[in-house]
Parts: sequence; structure tokens; C-alpha cells
Amino acid sequence: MAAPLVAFVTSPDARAAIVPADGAAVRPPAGPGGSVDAGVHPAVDAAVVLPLGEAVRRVAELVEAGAARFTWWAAGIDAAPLVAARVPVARCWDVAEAHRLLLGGWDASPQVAWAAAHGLDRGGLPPASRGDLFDFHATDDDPVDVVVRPDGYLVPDAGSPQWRPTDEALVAWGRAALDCATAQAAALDRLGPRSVAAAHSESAAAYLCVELTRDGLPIDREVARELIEASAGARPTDEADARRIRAGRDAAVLAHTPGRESTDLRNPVQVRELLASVGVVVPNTRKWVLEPFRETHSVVGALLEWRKAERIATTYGHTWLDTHVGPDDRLRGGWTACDGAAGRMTAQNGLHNLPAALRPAVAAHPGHVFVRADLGQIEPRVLAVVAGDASFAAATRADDLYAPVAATLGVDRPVAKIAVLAAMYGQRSGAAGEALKGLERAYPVAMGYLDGAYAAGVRREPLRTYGGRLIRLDQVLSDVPVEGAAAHDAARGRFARNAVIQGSAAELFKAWAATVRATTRDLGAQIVLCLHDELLVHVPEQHAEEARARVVAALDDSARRWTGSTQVRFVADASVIRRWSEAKE
DNA sequence: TTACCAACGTA
DNA sequence: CGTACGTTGGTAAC
Repeated sequence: MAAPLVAFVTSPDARAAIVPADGAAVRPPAGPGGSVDAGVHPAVDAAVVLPLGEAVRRVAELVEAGAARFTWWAAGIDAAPLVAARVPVARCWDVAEAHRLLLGGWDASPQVAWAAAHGLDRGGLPPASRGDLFDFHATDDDPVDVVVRPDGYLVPDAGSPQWRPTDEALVAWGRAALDCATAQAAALDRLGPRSVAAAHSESAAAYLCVELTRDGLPIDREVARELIEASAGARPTDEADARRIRAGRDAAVLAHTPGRESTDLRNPVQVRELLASVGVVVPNTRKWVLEPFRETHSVVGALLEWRKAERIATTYGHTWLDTHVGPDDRLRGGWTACDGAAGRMTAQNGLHNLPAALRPAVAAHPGHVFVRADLGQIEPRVLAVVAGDASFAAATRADDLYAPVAATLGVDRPVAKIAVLAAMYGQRSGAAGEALKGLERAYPVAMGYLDGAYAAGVRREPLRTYGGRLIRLDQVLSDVPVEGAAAHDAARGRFARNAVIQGSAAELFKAWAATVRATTRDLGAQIVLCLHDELLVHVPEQHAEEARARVVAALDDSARRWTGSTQVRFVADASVIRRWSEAKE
């Protein structure tokens, strides 16, 4: 039974509107005697505008009663006060995320989402005001009381930080969000029930992202400091000291090339000249290009070591620690539920690209442990789902999918693995040719799906992921710097083939994450990191084993719901650890 | 000031 | 074995 939609929207001056959908009075479940305990869970059967604190309390009551699916323009805006108050919203509809699913890309302001949901031409969107001193029709003495213009578009400034709506306008703003959500749900339902489910889990992921931004990743500050010192040196006392440490690092490299001490190691052109002067002639100075020249001249090795230390010193150094790790020893950065291409989550401030060398510094706080879990071989398993290949699905029933594939092809496991990866990602070098032919014979449906995606990319035809996210090819890659149309086409083909797999995998991952969040909350567990196919959950140590079991169970659950069957098996490796570095691999 | 590139970290 | 992202410090264009 679908929960009724209730809009929760906020204005910048700390008011909020709670707006139930028409005819959908939200009543709490009846108590034992059939009576409704209105004192505990008051019904919401008419729109209200309340001061923010009061509105948050009201929502918390309705969340506890499980009485509604909350709708907002975007979790990061409207739901931020709920996250701040730690309201455990489980079911929501995020208009921005639903819009991104339906239309692809990243731009999903209320104005854009509204126009799309109502079939209005995007080109006719009224320009937003600049919000600066040159806006004479400014705000304070002229409260806005409508949100929909006579021409059908939303008022450009509605929802912006300088917006000052009347109560009536704020209610209308909530109704507009409900209108969008209803139209989006209908459009997604036409794509298939999977896409409505995807909107639900994408919305939950967006709420989770606000929580991740709030909570951060537990860090052992002392260990982090030691690791940084080991490669970047001690914390500089002042600017001069910082320059001295930097110059010392540089000198260790430049000592290998007397007479060229003035080379700027941070300037690739100068580095290339320096290398040429010792007989190392290269098109660029990337690591994998220089690696073979380690024996040619000692400066090559020194330079590569310098790069590693320089990376830690600049990107993950003392400044990074001071800036992004809070007094509560949590590393914080902004999270988004989907990128603009295939729909993976993104995170800032190093949360998604922390060097492995720093992982010992990611440590559970006292009284806690991590449950770390990652999805095994997720992309080939996702391929079996999206392509609907029964033979390939049979292979996913093994813990190690490559074993049955190797047996079928009559090749060794490493060959089978390379062939599958080559098929999915597009081989250009290497020698998996024979095994690739075997794959095409054994799994024609899966291979045909990949070929179809590639061809659509070449033709610039949009695609959809399994959950219905639009992969646009008209604008993406329009500026790829490759010479010749053929290379251009091939790049688009590879992008398309990758996006339908990577994007679909991201949808399953988010469904899993949302389920883990909901089913481990009562243990005091908290998701603290999402890394494409890996979850890190911070858990009170007495609940470690129970949480681990629930994380595994959550995958069975979300995979069954996501695929609508049990034909394709997904596997998770889940363990209880204290430091991220204890993870195997 | 803004835009882009090279380089490299993660999946 | 391809794709995606974020961050840094550099140059060049505005």
C-alpha cells in the first residue's frame, strides 16, 4: 500500500509548510481501541505553515508513525533541518533526484524540474535574478505571494536564499512540489515499475547524503598525523618553514641532475626538458610512461618518489587534516547522490580518493567497530540482470562468477576474467581475442546487449539504465579531444557501454545502502562511507555481529527487489574491523 | 578572476 | 581494461 504523499518545504527565513496531497489526509494508525491518539500523532489533513522547529517535530511524529512519504524539492535544501534534528526519514520523494533519473544530467532546480514535469519548453525558462544590488525589484518590502507565473513557469527566484514567501506562497510551493512528484511518478511508471522504485531509493540516497555530510568519517587523528609526517615532513611552523621543507624535497630530486637545479618540478614542461637532457625522451611525464625508465637514470625514480610525497603534502597533508577533520575527529565533505553521467555517488575532500596509504587512519571511535562490506564482481552480475541473459545469470550463482565462465569457455580463470572485463569495458590492447569469441558464442544475449549500447552511443541515441536513468549522448562527450570522427564515435560508444553497467550498478548499490541504513538504525549503526561498491558502517561494538548479518541480509533483500527475481545472485564480503586498512586486498 | 590542462588518487 | 569522479598547482586567456 503506497503511503500518501506529503510535501515538506522550507523557506529561507525558517518557516516550513507541510502540505498533504489532495484527498490524502494523513492519519496515524488507529490505537488498540480503534481510537486515534491525536495527542501523540496528530493527523495532517490540511496544509499548515509552522516555524521550522515546530514543523520538524511534526514531521518526526509522522515519520515515527510511518504515515507518509515526504516530498521535497531537494534533500539538501528542504530536508536539511530534518537531518540536523536527526529525524530518521525512511520514505521520501526527492523532486530533483527524480528529475535527474527522467532527464539525465545534473541540472535539477525546482524551476527546471517543474518545467519538465509540465511539458514546458526549457528554452522558455525565465532567467533568475542575480540577487545583487542591481536587482531593484528586491525582496524585503515586496513579499512574493505567487509561485506559478501566468505563463505556467515557476517564479525564477522562488526557493532561492533571498526568497521571502507569504504563508500562502509557501503552501503553494509545497503544492507545486507535490504536482511535480505526481507527474514524475506517472512518467516513471510508464517506463516501468522499476523506475518508480529507483526514484524511491535515489531519494533515500539523497537524504543519506545529507546525513553523511553531517556525520563524517571517523578518523584516528594521531595515526593520520604520523602518516602525513612520514611522507610530507613535520608540520611547518610558518610560511618560511613550509618553503624550506618544500625546497628540501625538491633538492633531493635535483641533486641527480647537476646544473639544472632551477627546474620547477611542478611544471610538466620543465620536467620533460630535464628528463630529455639526461636522455629520457617522453611524450608526457605520467607515472606509467616514466616507470620503464627507472633504470635509465636515477632521477626518474627520485622524481616518482617525489610525486608521491608531494601528493600527500599538498592534497592530504597537514592543511587537509586541519581543514576537513573536525574537533570530533570526523572527516567531512559534501556528498551528492548522483553524478551527471551514469549516476554514481560523489564525495568531496578526499572521501572518495583517499590514498590507500592513509587508510590506517580511518578508524572506529572508542566503543565502536566498522562493518565493512563490498559487492563482489558487481558489474558482470549487473550485466546479467540488465541484459536478461539466462546463461550468464546461471554463472552468477557461483561465489566466483569467473569459474563457471572459464569452464564454459574451456579456458583458465584469468583468461575468462580478462575476456569478460574486455567485453564490458572495451578492449583496445591485449590478447583476449579468442576468449572473446567464446563469450559471444556462450552468452550471446549479454554480449548483444553490450554491442547494442555501444552502437547507440555511436549513433548518439540516448539510453536508459536498468532503473530508468537517462544516459544522454547529445551533449556528453561533445568536446572530447580526439582527432577524427571515428575515434570520436568510438569514445562515445565506450562511454555508453560503460554507463549502462556502471549506472545500473550504482542504482543497486544505493538501494542496498538505503536498506542497510533503515535496517541497522536500531543498533545505533551509522553509514559513514559509500564508495561505489563498498560500505563502511560505524557500529557500537556489542552489535557488531548482528549488524554484519543485517548488512548481508540487506543485499539479498534489495537485490531481490531490484531485479524482481532471484535468477541473478549478488554477493557481499562483509567483515568486522577496527581500521579500514584491515580490509583484505 | 576564470578556464583549462596535467597529473594522480579512488571505484 | 575502460569509464567516472575530486583535488592540486601550473599556464593562458579574459
